[in-house]
Amino acid sequence: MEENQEIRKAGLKITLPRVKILSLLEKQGGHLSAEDVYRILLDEGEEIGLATVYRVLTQFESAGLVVRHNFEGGQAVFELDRGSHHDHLICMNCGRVEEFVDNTIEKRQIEIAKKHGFRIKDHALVIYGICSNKECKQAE
Amino acid sequence: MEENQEIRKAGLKITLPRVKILSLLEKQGGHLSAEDVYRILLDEGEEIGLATVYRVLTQFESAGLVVRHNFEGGQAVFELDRGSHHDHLICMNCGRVEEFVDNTIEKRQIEIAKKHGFRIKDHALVIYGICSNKECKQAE
DNA sequence: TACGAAAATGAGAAGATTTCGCATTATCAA
DNA sequence: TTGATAATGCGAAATCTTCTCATTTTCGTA
Ligand SMILES: [Mn+2]
Ligand SMILES: [Mn+2]
Ligand SMILES: [Zn+2]
Ligand SMILES: [Zn+2]
Repeated sequence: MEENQEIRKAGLKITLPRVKILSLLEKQGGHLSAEDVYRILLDEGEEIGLATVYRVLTQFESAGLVVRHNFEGGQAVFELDRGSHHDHLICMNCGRVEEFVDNTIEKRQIEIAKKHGFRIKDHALVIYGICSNKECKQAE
Repeated sequence: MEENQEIRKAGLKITLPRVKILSLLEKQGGHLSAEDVYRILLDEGEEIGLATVYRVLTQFESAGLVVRHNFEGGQAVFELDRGSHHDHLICMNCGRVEEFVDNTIEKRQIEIAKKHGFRIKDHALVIYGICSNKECKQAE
């Protein structure tokens, strides 16, 4: 039960919902909305409340266990914080999400912030496009 | 009434709400939410419905007259499309929004999309930080 | 200028996502 | 095992946006 250690390290009590949600995020990988997490757990027969899912994900975010993304105004999605920052490419047709890190861009952002007198705290870069799936390419 | 020409060119009928909203965006400049537009027009004594503001802004977006931004999950904001793309720096303390264009970043994004097999359509880069206002710097 | 079909508006209902309030239940240190 | 404290699940509520539809406006045509 290494999840328990992570939750404890985050300063949170070990509760069933927290363990289930963290396990699910680790098992599934990728980017899940609160609703996704709720539905998957329900389908697996777990009983859990949607409000709890939202609360726990927000706590995990504050604790640095997960990262929240506000991709195009629908629902927020969450992913495990693997320690290293990355940005995203999203297919506008199928919704596929790919990740990337580009040091040139990272450095430029720091310079831009400095030039504008901003102390940089964070950033979000999302590239929207059409991915290489057959259906996606011919759909557009 | 150059607004009329712009609206007509966009393939839309000239209506009072459309003219008022476009004029407001031109007069105010900057980034306004639908609610902002609605409140300002009400304060100016204009009678307009919030649903109409949302509808018209969406139509203007489709027509390429305005750009919609989904900055951190609150309300969407709209700004006049001045023809040239730019990205944003946002102060997490006072909400100030500054704009920038960086060709190095623009080019890298195209390369990244290509490398991942994506046909790039759009992108959104927002840098979050603390701006140079006295209050903002000491607040954090 | 007056007419009328078609489109647009305003008001409120409804949808979608997220948070809140609170009675009940679970956790965990003693 | 107990009990103070924290967490949960539920439904209500908050927030933002879209939808429905009766009424009004636009604009090409007579
Ligand atoms: Mn990711
Ligand atoms: Mn802008
Ligand atoms: Zn795709
Ligand atoms: Zn500031």
